[in-house]
Amino acid sequence: MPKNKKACPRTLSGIRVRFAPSPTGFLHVGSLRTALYNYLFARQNNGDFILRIEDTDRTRYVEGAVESLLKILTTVGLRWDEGPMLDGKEKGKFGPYVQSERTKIYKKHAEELIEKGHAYHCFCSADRLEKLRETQQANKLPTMYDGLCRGLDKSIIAEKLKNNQPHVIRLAVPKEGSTNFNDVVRGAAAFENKLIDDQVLVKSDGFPTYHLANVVDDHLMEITDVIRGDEWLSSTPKHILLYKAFGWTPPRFAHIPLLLNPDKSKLSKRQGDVAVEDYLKKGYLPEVLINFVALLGWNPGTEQEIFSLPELIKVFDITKVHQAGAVFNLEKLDWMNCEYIKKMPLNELVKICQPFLVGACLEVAGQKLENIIGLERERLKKLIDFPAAVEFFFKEPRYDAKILIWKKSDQKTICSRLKTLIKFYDTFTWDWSEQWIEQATLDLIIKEKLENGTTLWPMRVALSGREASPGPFAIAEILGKEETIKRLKAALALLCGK
RNA sequence: GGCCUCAUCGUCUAAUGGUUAGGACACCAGGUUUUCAUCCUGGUAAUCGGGGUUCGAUUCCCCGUGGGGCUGCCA
Repeated sequence: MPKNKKACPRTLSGIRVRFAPSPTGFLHVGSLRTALYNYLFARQNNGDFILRIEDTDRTRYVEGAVESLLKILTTVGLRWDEGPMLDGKEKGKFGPYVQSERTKIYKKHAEELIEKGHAYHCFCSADRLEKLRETQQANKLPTMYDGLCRGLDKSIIAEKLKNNQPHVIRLAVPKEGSTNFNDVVRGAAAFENKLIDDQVLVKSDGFPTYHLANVVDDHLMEITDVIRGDEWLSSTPKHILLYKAFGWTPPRFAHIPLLLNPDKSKLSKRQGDVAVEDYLKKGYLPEVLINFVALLGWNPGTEQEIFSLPELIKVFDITKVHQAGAVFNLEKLDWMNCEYIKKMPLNELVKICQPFLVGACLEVAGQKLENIIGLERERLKKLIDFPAAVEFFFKEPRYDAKILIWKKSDQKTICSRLKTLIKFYDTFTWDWSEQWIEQATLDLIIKEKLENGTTLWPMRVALSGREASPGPFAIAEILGKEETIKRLKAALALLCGK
């Protein structure tokens, strides 16, 4: 806990937060957590959770990214109150919620800043700026704009504008003093103004930068709390300066720690999946993703680790979010997915498995499927593992004859056991159920002085074709008497050549 | 280079100015089981380093070290 940490500034109403992603491709798991923390904070305060699309960089815009984003947020259960909706319409009175449709608003505000003397036109070329940075770095100076255009004469500006000379608009950052704020998770933060760059607010293509659009929108949309990734911390003084320049009150800020690669760098595509969609496709449950990501950088202080979304709303506390980054640990994700798979109602599990089985062209309905999935569920980490694990129930297995042989027993013994089993089941008259097959077979083993290992192991392998699988009796029941005998005979032929 | 920031087992984390530094994942061993998995029992494993304050520091302060973020007409 940082000293100086601001006491939880909660009110019971009027809280408005936003999740403001850029449609540049896929929803990052780090963004999912940012969205989640915003959502939890809004819900626990009866506040509003707003979705805004920050697409001011046309060069990085990806077709379809917004739609996929909306779908994923819906899938994981983060319902938003305002913003673009799945039906293509918008909800909320502060719209449009897509920044590319708000350019007039930003233009107007940029002009206002220029009039007030808080912003200025800059005609410097990219070339000059690059050289400037190089020189500064070579001289061990901070790399920032030198303010060449800041004092430009009004008549010169007017003429350059008249000639359509390319330009940007920059924030005129005060040279003196410092900009301070109190971050809900970071505590007190202070930045010297002389080290804050004259940030570009409007690009030469007329689009605003993040800094301008974000501040204007957050104010206009009456956002009370900005909960965002830690990478924004060092830009926050610029934003505060902007609020001041407009004469607005800044919102509260909460900068949450980054999600990290195993090597502790910022979580990136290079080192594994980062798209929520990729995890969904592999059969990580939406609830698990939410649960898992909630616990990265925050915990309730109890030993409970499994939380539903409603439970998270109750116990989440933004002031207890950590300051250090957290490695995104796949092993623990797997474990948590397992926990959910093991504990969820079977019929529900069957339902969510269906798409994965259909994709693998396996039989997909009925009581039989439910039994099969029931048998395999404790063995699997994610839904995409089901098709391969379950395949032998639908198709005759192919396997190496050698694996029929139990430990140090020999081919001769195993062949004899298989023959005994075939003969026994051929004349089997009890109910063909797991219970009866088991009881009768174990009785047979005792009576004939066989051993469990040399009898049951080859039986199971004959039925499943695997060294690891559920028990032979459960498989036999599902396969049915005829198929069971067929597979035992196939095993006999494979191992003993008959 | 500059600015900011962070630091407890391998990982996610709990706790405290005085504890055998707790839990979870992973790992190892044992038990159960025809196998794997599940399940049960046990185990290995951490307060980055140096100063200071203090009777006592892992906890508070300073310095260092290491990591990370930002340093774009990206967000």
